[in-house]
Amino acid sequence: MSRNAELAGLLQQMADLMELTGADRFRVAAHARASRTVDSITQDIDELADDRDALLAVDGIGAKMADKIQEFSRTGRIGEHEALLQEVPPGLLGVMDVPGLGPKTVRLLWKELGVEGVDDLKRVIDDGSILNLPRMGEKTVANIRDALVFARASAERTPLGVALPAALALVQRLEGVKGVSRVEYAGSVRRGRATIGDVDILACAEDGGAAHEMFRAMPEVEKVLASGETKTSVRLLTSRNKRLQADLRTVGREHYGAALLYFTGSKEHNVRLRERAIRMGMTLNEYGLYKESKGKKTEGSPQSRGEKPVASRTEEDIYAALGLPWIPPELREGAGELDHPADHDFGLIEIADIKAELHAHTDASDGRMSIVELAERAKERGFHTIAVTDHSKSQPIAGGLHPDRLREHIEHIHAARSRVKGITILAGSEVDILADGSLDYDDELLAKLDIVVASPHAALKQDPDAATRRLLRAIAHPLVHILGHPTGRLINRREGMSPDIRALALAAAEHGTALEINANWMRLDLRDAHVRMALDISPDTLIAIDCDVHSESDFDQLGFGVLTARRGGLTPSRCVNTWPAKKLHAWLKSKR
DNA sequence: GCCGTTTTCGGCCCGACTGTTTTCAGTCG
Repeated sequence: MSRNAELAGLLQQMADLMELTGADRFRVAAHARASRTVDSITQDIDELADDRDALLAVDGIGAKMADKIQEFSRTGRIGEHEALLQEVPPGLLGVMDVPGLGPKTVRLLWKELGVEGVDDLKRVIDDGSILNLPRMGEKTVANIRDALVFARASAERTPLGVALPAALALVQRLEGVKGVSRVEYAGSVRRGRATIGDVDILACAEDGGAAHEMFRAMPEVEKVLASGETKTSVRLLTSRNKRLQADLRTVGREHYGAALLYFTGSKEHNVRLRERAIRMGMTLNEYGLYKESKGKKTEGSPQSRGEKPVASRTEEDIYAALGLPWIPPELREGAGELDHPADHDFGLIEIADIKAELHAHTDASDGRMSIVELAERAKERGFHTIAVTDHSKSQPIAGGLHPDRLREHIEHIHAARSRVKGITILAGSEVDILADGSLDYDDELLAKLDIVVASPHAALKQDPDAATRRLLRAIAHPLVHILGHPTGRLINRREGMSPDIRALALAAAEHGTALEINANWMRLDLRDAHVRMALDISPDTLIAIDCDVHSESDFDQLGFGVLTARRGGLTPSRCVNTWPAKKLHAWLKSKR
């Protein structure tokens, strides 16, 4: 775990613990906000902590928070955090993770019934003593019982590669419902996060009754969690036997843009927009941007008073009324995207910009297609270049090629060029970076290849220093073009290495080596924050987005890689896969 | 605990839904 993530976790836990002690809710909110901020900034927290003024310049960090961050940076601990842990039984944090149980209820369970953990909670449910608490009835207890079985604590976030198809399927179903004129997915799926908490769907309908009825009645609905006139929440049992929460909101045409903005989030982005609206004498909610009614006290929300919004039909209208350009969903993380709006020229990379796939396997190693098939499929996608990069000899399980077989393979690749015209077929390798940073083939053989993607596959539990040294060696190798899936993480399954991405990016810029975003949804590595960090650190950093193709359908992974790239702020010119053939091939040759 | 084109004190984003209430607190996003 990075130091930023570690500190973010500590601050969030402080916020949770403080809620349980009954601390002032704004203090709690300040710590939670600081946690999110620390999590989203790309600068290394220890570096930032060295400069107190820079720390204080960060939105939401004041004198006291700066003290705590500096204490963490110096000692790895925060005294106040440890004091809180003395005060609150740590098992209560697990009780807070049960959906439906918030700080107020958990505090009551603790103070009134002596509940100090999930086991205690089960006990007071079984013996019925929980019913003695105020506002606690049979239905609430039944919901807690159900939630305990599917506690969020045990449910990991859903990978984008699972959530996005599920979201698209829901959108398609709703499009067929009477009265629904428009449907989109929102939330973190729309923002393209690598993992998703739940799927949010927004439908435009003057009367959403039929849509909600359909949503509740879908066959994969395991439980209806809530359902009202405008909002339904269900728990789905997906075809992978995984559980996934899906929310549907319906809204009239007049309010569609405001609702889409609101449900796309992120929460932090929305808070920033609302604060901005207030400063401009307006108020923003999911129905629209409204003029603050001046003078007399007003009852209820502006839309319930029948007020006309300043803007509400489209996201563009609302951003414009707030003096902002439309901000791509991938950037809406409350990480400074609203600062200096005039400076922003988003122009983020798009799928259509990609003209080359530079990381693909054939049936010579662990791919499914022949060289010719691979090239034909790439050509159909409109690519001008396809690189054949089968595994190297240290990957026997993946059919890694011994040097003699690679020499033969190169001949086969050359031969395929006459069979598939109109696309450049490059002879390459995905060569293993061994634990010490040396490569799996000698230089004489690597020099025969048009393109070398160097990737770590084994020894992925190395400590950060060793991992950094290992990858730096590969980046600096004069025959290497691309560093493939740099950390080796597999989402929800393997953390991978934690190299110093800044050091890698600086070296990569210096040596003209591209850092790969592996588009496979199980990897998405480099991850979004790494991409931003790498781009920020030098104007010369190059990024590659590759599908790591093993079978034809893998070309479709590209969208996930592009979303990740966009979240990192990547523009087409810095992505080697977008370059015209001439420029790309010249770059490759410059390393020969 | 943070912050300032009303403010260095006194505010702090806002609405839907549920279950328990006889008017709303708690939770969630």
